[in-house]
Amino acid sequence: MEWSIQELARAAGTTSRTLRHYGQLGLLPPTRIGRNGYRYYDRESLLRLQRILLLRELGLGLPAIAEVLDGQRDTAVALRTHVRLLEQERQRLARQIESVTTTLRRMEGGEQLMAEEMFDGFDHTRYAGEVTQRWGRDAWEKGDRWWRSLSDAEKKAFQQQQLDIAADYGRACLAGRSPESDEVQAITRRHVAWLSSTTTPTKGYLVGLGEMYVADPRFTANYDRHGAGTAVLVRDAMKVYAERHLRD
Amino acid sequence: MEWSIQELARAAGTTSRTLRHYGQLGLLPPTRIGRNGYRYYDRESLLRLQRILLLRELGLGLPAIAEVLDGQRDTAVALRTHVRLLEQERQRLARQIESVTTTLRRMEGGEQLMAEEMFDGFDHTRYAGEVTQRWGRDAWEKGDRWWRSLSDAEKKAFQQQQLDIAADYGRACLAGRSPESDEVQAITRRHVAWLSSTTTPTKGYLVGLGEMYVADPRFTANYDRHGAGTAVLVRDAMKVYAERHLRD
DNA sequence: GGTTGACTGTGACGCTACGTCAACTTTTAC
DNA sequence: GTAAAAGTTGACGTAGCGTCACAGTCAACC
Repeated sequence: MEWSIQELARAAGTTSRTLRHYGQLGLLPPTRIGRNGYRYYDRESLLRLQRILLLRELGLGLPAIAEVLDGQRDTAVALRTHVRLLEQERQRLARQIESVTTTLRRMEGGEQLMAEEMFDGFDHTRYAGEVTQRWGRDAWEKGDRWWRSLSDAEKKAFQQQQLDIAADYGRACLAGRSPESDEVQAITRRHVAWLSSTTTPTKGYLVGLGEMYVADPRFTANYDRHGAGTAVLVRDAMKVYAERHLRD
Repeated sequence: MEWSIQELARAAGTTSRTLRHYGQLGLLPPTRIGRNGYRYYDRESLLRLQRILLLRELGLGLPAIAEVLDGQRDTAVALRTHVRLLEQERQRLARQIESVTTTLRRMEGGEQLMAEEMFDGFDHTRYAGEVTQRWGRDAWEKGDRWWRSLSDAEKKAFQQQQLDIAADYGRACLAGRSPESDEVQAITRRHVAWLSSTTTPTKGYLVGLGEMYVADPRFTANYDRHGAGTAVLVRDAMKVYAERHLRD
């Protein structure tokens, strides 16, 4: 008993393109190829295809499926590894959803924007130091223009972003990550991106700001509410980031 | 005041490659291009880039961001649309995780496999009708061989798959979907794929099976426990699917 | 025997948002 | 003057196929 590619596809509820794809990957080679080049499959192929589709429904990648089918990996082990990835993805999604809905909810509530709350405890647009040196005397005015150019939703999002970053630092601190770790540095990259909305983060600015996070109780409180020691982690992470990526 | 691509990228916490990409999409064109071909950006560019990165962090796609920045769409509207997509994705993920973990848990529990439970109330490998006509007398034996070829995890997954399919039918029924709807037909495609593990679903087989789902109380109970009327929906959906895709 | 229609084959592009070379030119620094 | 740093365009890779385009094969009907 032998089927053409279309027949097998229909029997298994998939498409011929998919079967060609699997053939190309070596995941499901045809059992026979006719002189005309046609692919033919037998019952064994159908069984193998079933296992492939079953595992694919669980979200496994095709290379992982290939290993399972070839007996190189145990199905249960592969699934356990896989479910961890799914969990991570779910958490990432959940945080993103929370971030967006919070932004929206605040926006719809028509909540007033308070400058102090918008930032990490400090209005960087008004920080005269580096800013005025770099931008001249109209820097302040432009900072205001920038701020007014944002829609309400974006203002809220901007605020939310800072809260998210602080929360992520807090989680990393709890998890015992070092300031040099990729994980923490990734947060710092977002942190710098966020900062750069309002000022130009140079090496000196970043290091100095980090010091202030620890020295000034307003900043410290802002970060340490996510867990004691977070502000210190932030400071160290900023120093590492500045030395790796920034100049001036 | 003007920056090179690298300077802008560092200021905003992103990469020059990203800026070139945005330039290519027309999302963030350079304000000036030197005779040497170098891209130069100004303060407006930075502000625009900030808005882009902010929305990107919320998970919006670049085309959607472009519409928001160009004022074609309201930020809040875009975010609300977006959050619905995120929710859907989260539900999909949650179901998949549940499916995998349930499979694993049952496997670890060493639960006995009962043939009746494995299927939708009917052991298709033993259905003598179409099967023997098509496969001859050793069909039965091959069905058994197929079954034994599966690992424990896969047996459980197979079982779980049927439960998931029935549950999805139930949800679709509750939501009032018609048998012809894309949503229901997509479930039926999975249903047929599942069936084809054990038998060869021809047009006649599928239609007949659908009738049995409604006529035989064991089947009906199996589907209607997800909501009254589900079995009927399944029957109609199978008929539609069979006439659209199958022959014999 | 010719035409039609259903299938088949092999490429190859598209999708997301860039990362990562490669090959080559310009600017900057010593 | 030369080498390092930064700039350019171009192209591939990513996951898993969907979707043409172009061409050959096969069974059926007139």
